[in-house]
Amino acid sequence: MSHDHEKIVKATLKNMPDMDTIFDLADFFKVFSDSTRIRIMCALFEQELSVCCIAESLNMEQSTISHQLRILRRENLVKVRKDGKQSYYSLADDHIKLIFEMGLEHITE
Amino acid sequence: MSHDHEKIVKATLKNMPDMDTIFDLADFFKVFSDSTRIRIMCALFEQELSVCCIAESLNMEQSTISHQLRILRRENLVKVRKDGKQSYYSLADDHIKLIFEMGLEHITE
DNA sequence: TGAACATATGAACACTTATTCATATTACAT
DNA sequence: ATGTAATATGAATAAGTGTTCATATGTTCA
Repeated sequence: MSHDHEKIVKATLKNMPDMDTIFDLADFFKVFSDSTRIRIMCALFEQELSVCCIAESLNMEQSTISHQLRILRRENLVKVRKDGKQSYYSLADDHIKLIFEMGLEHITE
Repeated sequence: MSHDHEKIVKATLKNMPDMDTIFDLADFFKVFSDSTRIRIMCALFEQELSVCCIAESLNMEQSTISHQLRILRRENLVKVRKDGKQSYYSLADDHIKLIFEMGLEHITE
């Protein structure tokens, strides 16, 4: 080896987040890594929506949407408001749009 | 149904990005959805690093790191500088730290 | 040239994940 | 009560992904 490993390893680990944080981060970004979930979140930028409206808008099965909404709920990215038979979903985090925009900025460079 | 679907669907689709963009976004965030890749990027916040230094720092196999670096390269998140036998990797996008911080902000709320 | 080292890569495997189908649950209307 | 509609969920399946092992490629030095 042509460079001082030990020193470099130490410096590298100095500001490394702990594993719990790393896993949480990975789980968080995992939510954004699926096209269906992205489309759902984009749909919710406009207004709160019922499950069937989301399904109809994206032209996908209701079951698929429900499953994905569950994941979005689990990661606290959407919230539900129940009204009669319907469940109305809306975004739970103001940063979501910003996060999308950062992604867009990268891919359109 | 208790609300006007057609109108809502139209409004929802109005500002929806096209599918190409959606897929690109998903692919971009997919890179951030793995703990090993996150750790690699965190390591590179400090300084450029050779493959073996990364492997040693994260206590993982060289092959694993190489495979993940390929993915990071493919999505233009790291760049390589070859010097003799070694390949030195560094971050290719200034926004990466910001993206991490947004993720952290969400998970620590 | 040959040995040693750093990195890259293909194949195999175990594991995860998204979607679909079928069905359960809940709310409402008659 | 019964039927209908909206949503949620479990099981099954197909596709995707990360790691490992083995090996190839490329570089340096003796």
